[in-house]
Amino acid sequence: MCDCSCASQLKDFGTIERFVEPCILLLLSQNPSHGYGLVEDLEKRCGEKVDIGNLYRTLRRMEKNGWVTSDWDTNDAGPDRRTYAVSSEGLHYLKEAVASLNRTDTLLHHLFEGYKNAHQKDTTL
Amino acid sequence: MCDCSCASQLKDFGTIERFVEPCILLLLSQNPSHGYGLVEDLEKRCGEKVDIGNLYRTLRRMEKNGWVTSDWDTNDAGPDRRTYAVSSEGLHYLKEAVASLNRTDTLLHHLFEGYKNAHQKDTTL
DNA sequence: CTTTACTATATGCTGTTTACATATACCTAT
DNA sequence: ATAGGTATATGTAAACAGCATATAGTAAAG
Repeated sequence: MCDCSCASQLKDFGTIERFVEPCILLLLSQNPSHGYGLVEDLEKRCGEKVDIGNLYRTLRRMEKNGWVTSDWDTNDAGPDRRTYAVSSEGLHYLKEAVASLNRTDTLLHHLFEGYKNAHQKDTTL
Repeated sequence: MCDCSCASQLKDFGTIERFVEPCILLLLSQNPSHGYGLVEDLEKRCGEKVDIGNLYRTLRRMEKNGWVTSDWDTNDAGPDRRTYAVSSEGLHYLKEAVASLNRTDTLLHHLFEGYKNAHQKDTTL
């Protein structure tokens, strides 16, 4: 199943590919953070579990893509943290992703309309 | 990339996993059809290309899941067609999928709000 | 009559991503 | 010491995607 679990309470339905990525970029654009810290933020914002192992891989992939940069933070107590921040490319990707998700949203509503017309015509729901 | 191309004009952004499946179920619930015929309908409804090879595989998977049934149609001119129809399990899945996609939609709008507040506060867009 | 194009279904292959498990290591409290 | 929380990372198998290719019936053109 999809790790972009933000998108759905149920498995198998309606998860959006790579939905975590814009979510992460938005969170990081508000304040830089590290993988372990993002889990809680993502869950708070999306009400869903995110697999921590895949989150780390996602962050590395996003860095490889140039959307985020990382630096080791050795100052604080506890283990070192790899702190991520958004790049200008990342902001650009975020903008495009939001635009694309808006189109996705239109198609979604298209389906909702079709379903409503075909299967909910005479119910009060 | 995702074959559920219904969900997006751009690749890499906002495609919804398994979005074709509810689309197919809705179309089939309106009138039974076959793989090759569904391509056009899906493109008409969603404005996107669907890989025909993957569509056939998707239909077989859906049949294996019990969501659709198929019969060979040898009557018409041209090559034989495997005609698909929705089962009651399929209608049940469609209902759940629509409900799940509604939750997905809520999360999408959550992201849109967050983005708007963080990055579009002082634009006229 | 044969070649081209359209209709129709299906499989092969490879890369990406996912879910789940596991490894490593620092730090704090008991 | 040892248990538990913080933190990053990799191993692995399965699923699914995109793209190419195989097969075959039909129909029109030349």
